[in-house]
Amino acid sequence: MSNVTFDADGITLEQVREYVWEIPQEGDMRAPARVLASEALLEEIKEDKTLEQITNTTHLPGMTTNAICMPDGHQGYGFPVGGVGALDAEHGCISPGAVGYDINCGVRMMRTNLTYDELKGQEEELVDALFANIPSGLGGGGVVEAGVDTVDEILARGVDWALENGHAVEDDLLHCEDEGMREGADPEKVSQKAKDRGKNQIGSLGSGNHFLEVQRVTDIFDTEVGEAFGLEEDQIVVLIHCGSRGLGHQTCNDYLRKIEQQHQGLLDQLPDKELAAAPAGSQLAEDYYGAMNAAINFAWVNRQLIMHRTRQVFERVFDRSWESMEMELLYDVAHNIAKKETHTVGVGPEGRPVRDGEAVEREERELYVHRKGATRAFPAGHPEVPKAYRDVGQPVIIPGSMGAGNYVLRGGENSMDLTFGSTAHGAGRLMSRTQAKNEFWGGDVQDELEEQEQIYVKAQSGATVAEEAPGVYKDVDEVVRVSDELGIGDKVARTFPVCNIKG
DNA sequence: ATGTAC
Repeated sequence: MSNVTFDADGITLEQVREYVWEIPQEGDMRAPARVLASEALLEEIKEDKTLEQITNTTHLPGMTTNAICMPDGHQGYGFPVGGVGALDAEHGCISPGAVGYDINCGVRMMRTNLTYDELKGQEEELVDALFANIPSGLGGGGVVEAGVDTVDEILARGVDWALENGHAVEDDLLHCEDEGMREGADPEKVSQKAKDRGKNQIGSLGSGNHFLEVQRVTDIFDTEVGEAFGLEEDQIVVLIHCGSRGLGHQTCNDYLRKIEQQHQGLLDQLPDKELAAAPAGSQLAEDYYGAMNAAINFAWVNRQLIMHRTRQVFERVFDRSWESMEMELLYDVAHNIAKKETHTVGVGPEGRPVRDGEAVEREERELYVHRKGATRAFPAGHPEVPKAYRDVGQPVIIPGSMGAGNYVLRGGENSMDLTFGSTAHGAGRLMSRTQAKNEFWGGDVQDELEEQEQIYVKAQSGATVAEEAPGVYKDVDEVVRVSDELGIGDKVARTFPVCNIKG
């Protein structure tokens, strides 16, 4: 530990080394909290309750090694967005607030073989066609509208259901975590109310920060990995960012209420009721895990249906088959999930995972790794990285704001040691949605993006554009720089928006 | 994020 400290209005962070800051363990904390950030990012992170929240999470039973806040961290419901918490799956707990309301919110990137020059001049036609054919905005309306029986199948089988029903090809499954089907999904643990909310939202973007964006690749930082990912300069790609809509939201809410009713004792030990957690091994922990896994499958199907519909829109606009445009899924990442994973951790004299200073040996342990606004970033060679990318590391997709651009990274070789195999998930908000609406006017933001950057934005609501104005976000270049410098997610390529549709 | 609160 260096002697450098950072004073964040009452919370003192000690610098472990460059970009690694620690809030030491004290009182009822079960581990230290760590923040991975530059000083410039820390100046922004300290402005809301992020640091207090990441410290609070260390009170969760079974918190292993340390709680981690990513460089894009900001305040969330109980657990900060940009937070990673690895909790002992045998003696710890699982916490819906540490997954997030939007279960399996995530992003997927689809390649094409089109170049920016081939698309230029057709931006408006394309953005109109996408907007007309991809359901977006609050409430109902999806690519598929079905009964609860179909929802049950989607919850159980994920993208395998989409394949059987003509909304996917085999190759799509091979380029998604868990091949688009999470094991341990239990549709019976998802409430009727959640299924009712989901049944007419299958294949819909939703609102808020969710979007579909046509982008062009502007930079390749690593030619070897870029080639493995099928990316080159000037190539057109499509990025889809959305989650599990009302179904995931309802599921989170259902289980938060159940935990409050059944595990008040544990809740009383926690500094924030929003961290409500079910003890590992309890019926409720098993039920939530089954329901969450089912909602994860629903979100994967959601992104799959939007992607497949996008292929059909491109076919009409460019008058060619999608196969001839090589519209293939590069990868799909989930950035709001918990998952049972095996990690090598320090174990104390009682055989349980402990923080580094107390460890007597290192052993493999099964953990509930909570990634809320954080992306899995497994390095080269990890058995869970799909075959196509096993030699280079998993693709990590980081959306920036509408005007800033986006990154593709690959899982870095330090991620397993530093972050339980994780990195950032985006630029991270700088201000609340309410504040954003006071500072920006949607129409002005749209005009500016089109006139100055040739970015064509079409949205259901002007308020949403204001809430998502580029000025509302942290600097994604700085977030990614920190990830790259730490070796948890390495820069591969950068993309820039061409057309954007949103709710 | 979200039938923007139950």
